[in-house]
Amino acid sequence: MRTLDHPATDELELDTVLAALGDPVRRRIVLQLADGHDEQACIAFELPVSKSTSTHHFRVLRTAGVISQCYRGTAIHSTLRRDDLDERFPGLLDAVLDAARR
Amino acid sequence: MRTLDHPATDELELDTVLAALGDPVRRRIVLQLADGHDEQACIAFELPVSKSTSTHHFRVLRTAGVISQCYRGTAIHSTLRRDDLDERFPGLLDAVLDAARR
DNA sequence: GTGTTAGTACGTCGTTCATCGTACTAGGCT
DNA sequence: AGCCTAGTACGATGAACGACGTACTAACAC
Repeated sequence: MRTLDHPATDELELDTVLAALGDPVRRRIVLQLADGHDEQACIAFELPVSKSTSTHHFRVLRTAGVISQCYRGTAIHSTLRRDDLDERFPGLLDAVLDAARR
Repeated sequence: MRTLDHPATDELELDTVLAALGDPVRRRIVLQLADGHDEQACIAFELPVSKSTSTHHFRVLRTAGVISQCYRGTAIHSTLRRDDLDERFPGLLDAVLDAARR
């Protein structure tokens, strides 16, 4: 089984996380994950970019520690790392999600 | 008297604000402002960059709506737009400040 | 096996951005 | 007037980034 690297909770960096959340396409992914669409493959997200660009954004989110990903067959299962983010940067994710929903 | 442009509260954009807060030098400025150092000229901030780069960062913060600036003689007086940011993006500034202080 | 599907690797292109130095302006002080 | 100080304008440079297409791999279904 293929594996994917994730940073540990105490390795999360504010710079990286803010950079990850700073892109509108990535916020769109995070929003869809937050709204419960976390049982679908990357390709099923509605994004205005190509497949390879989509891969790029998912990887940025993962290496920043915003989401975690694991393989399910050929597809990838992504989830928001809510608890980890809240532990390290309390309130940040919720504030961004809140702001993004307007 | 020279004047400086500021976006209205309802014109603040999440993208721009996140981009502004995403830079470590600018977060340092914001932190110093939040900690009460808001009665000093731009040049008095302790920043690891040149004077012209410093001007650049202050302008990014102002045009994003994170700070407001007005002339006091030749110097510029900068303040955090706490209330405006809280009105438009509740909790965001505090979450970032909190995270930046670790 | 073949074919299909989901995602990756890689190289490229164009844009944006942080940084700088130099030359300049506006306001205050003597 | 002359000088100093705080900040700006402008142009240059190099790095980072978002976007793309093409060619590839891994897992599943048949």
